[in-house]
Amino acid sequence: MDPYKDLKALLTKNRASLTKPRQKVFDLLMGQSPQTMQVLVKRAEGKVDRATVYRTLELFERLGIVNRLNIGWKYKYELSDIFLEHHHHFYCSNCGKSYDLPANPMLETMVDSVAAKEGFSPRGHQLEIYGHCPNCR
Amino acid sequence: MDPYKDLKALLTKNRASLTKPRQKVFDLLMGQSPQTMQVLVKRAEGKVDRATVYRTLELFERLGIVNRLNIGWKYKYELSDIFLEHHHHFYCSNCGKSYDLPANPMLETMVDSVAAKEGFSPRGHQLEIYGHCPNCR
DNA sequence: ACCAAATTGCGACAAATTTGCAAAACAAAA
DNA sequence: TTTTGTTTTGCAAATTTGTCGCAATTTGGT
Ligand SMILES: [Mn+2]
Ligand SMILES: [Mn+2]
Ligand SMILES: [Zn+2]
Ligand SMILES: [Zn+2]
Repeated sequence: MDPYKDLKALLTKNRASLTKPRQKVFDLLMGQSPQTMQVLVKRAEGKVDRATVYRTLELFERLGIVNRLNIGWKYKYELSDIFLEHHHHFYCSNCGKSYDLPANPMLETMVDSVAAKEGFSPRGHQLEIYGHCPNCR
Repeated sequence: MDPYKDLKALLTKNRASLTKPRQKVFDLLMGQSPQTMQVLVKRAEGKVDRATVYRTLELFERLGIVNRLNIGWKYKYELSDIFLEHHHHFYCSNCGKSYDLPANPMLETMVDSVAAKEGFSPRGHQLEIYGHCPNCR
């Protein structure tokens, strides 16, 4: 089966094509924790130009393929809920590591209702919890 | 009464002093919506050097005096819950405006318990909801 | 294979952020 | 208050990060 099926579909729907560079950037994100732009640019070195990495992530974000997260001291990118199970993040302010937290149906509902109650139409959200991880208490 | 009391206490506790430049940066944040680094640097112009603004915000973040938020396409800084009522943010992906959402006791509790259930010790969190605002539906 | 449109790499550039270091401000002790 | 050692600052330079135009390449469609 084609692992790029959903990606391709999303791109096509927006009159964009799944090119070699875009596939490469997608691969860099696959099965990885959130990564900074700098890391992505570095890892793409030789394969994909810096400007293209920037342009690709901008496109991916616009199409909802990736999410940009504020983790610790830098922006990080991670594949969105389409490719990854929706989840939240815990950031340990002692050791600096970040962890995935599973989504909680009850919580997800409440988040939406909090926004709806104020007259907004929520499409999604990012939740970032910080404190100490089990290793650092 | 000294409006800098809590700030001073926090700094002292960490063997740092409440200097003129730090007070100025704090003032820039007071009673304002989240601001980008660029805006803060500009507003500090003439009073506090660029490098000092950067160093101050890094310190303030480390000490939990400010929070760095991922709002729309930029980082923004705002005073943390110690100085401002705890709240969340809604970002309208149509008009780009961001709004404050009041804290919801039920939600706050659930957020903490989700982290605790996984063995983490939560100290705080940031919740960013996005979608359409009332004006943009 | 051919064409038209989309995308890329490659500078060159502009903006943002970091750094070293000497001077100034500061806290603590005398 | 003056001295003393430490922290913090401003300045200037260096580095890093992000943007842009454009010619060359790649892509999807005929
Ligand atoms: Mn994650
Ligand atoms: Mn706010
Ligand atoms: Zn930890
Ligand atoms: Zn709006």
